[in-house]
Amino acid sequence: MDYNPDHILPSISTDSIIFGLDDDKLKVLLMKRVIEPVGKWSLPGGFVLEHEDLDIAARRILDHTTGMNNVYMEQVHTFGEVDRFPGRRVITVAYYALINYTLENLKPGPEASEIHWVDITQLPELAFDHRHIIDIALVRLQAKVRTEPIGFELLPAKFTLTQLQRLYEAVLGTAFDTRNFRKKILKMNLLLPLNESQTGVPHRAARYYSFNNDTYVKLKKKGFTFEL
Amino acid sequence: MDYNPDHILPSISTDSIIFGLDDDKLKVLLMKRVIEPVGKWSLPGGFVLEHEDLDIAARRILDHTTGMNNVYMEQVHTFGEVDRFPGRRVITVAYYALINYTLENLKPGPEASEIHWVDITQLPELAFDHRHIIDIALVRLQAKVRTEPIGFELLPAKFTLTQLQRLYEAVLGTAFDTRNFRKKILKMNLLLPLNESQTGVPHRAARYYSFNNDTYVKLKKKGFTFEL
DNA sequence: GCAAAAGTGTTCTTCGTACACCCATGC
DNA sequence: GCATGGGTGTACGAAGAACACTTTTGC
Repeated sequence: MDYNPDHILPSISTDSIIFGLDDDKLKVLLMKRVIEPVGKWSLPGGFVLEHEDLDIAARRILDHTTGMNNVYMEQVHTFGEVDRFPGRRVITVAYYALINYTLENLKPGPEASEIHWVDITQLPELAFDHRHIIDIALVRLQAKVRTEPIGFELLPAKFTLTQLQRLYEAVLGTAFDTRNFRKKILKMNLLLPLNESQTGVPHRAARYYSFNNDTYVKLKKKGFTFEL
Repeated sequence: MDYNPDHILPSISTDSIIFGLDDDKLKVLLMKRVIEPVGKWSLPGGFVLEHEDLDIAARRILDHTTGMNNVYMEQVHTFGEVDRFPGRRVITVAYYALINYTLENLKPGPEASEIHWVDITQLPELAFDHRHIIDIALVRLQAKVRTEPIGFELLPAKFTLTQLQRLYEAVLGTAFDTRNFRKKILKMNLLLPLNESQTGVPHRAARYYSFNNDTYVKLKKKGFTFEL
């Protein structure tokens, strides 16, 4: 038994699907690899250390490959097909996160030459089974958005109702009726209207809202049904 | 790199939460251990082989420890805290299954002295983090029952509406109004009324139903919202 | 005939849905 | 003054929720 704290578990990795919202497009963070398969795009990922909780490994690896930290991550699924990784057996645990991508400064780690936000509808060819992993994570995100409030992580602190609607539309890939969307979301008592509006826009300025944290936390626990 | 097909991955196991319905009680299958920690109750589980897909390992291990096979299993979550397993690092992938427990002949494997169905509300003290794993699996099952038809796996081929209602009540831990439950479930076109009733019961005989397989499969894909 | 569970309808309220026009702002 | 997106209400139908009595059977 080897308790060297840097000893890695060579058969267990984590990969992260980082979702961000760019205006009305849902994007995912990909890196261009400088290790095998060189030049291919992949999810940020790496191996778990022997002394390290799985959840913590996911966070460390994300920080290491992209410079992001303090990101809330949730486990999605574990991919364990024999031949999913070339040359040896590697089982990977996928985590996903939702972040407000405009705030982040991306710093590629030693295993990536570039990191980029890529539109979920326009993914390039990906290494390993990473395309499949993203598909599964997206399905999970879509289920989540229908049963729990999301947005807190994906939007800036102040946002307009249109931004929130665009978020739901981008995640679910459908369009909503503006009046019905507002009616439904406002009735939840989830949003706090602020005494502040957009400035410098060439059209009527939209009011800003923020999340009512109490309701947000309560609804996270209790769940709801969002269908329009 | 070792490709001996029997080489195990010593740091990766699977554990299974097998749910069954006993009349109006939701039960889970536990085994009494003959390996460490001897005498404690635990979920059926074991180590993944190097040449073996994760999903297949889960099925092999369940067969080996309980004699059950051809059970549909679904991955729930992967538990990877450093100290969850004593003495060395083991990450476990949990799978759950729903079965019609009365049909099964349980045959304890070499790692169990007894296997028993235990009421989900009366779990004994369990080895490792298995209590936590069951809690997570139950939450997942409760989410599933609200968005997809279940029952096909948990009930006999012919069942009464009361049995189906008891299933929902056992899983969700709440009582439903009989008239509203029937109205809702019958409107889904999910059930086929049979020309057959209970016999030998000391009260009015209930009609038997079976699942309409076409609708069942369609609703599995499409999903629904079940709330009463 | 009695105990025990099966079976059945109506009313009220809430919620989803469809739909079109005026408002505020920058240029 | 025009282009652009912000913001608002109503009517209809569907679905959820609450609620009590009769029926059938075995003993």
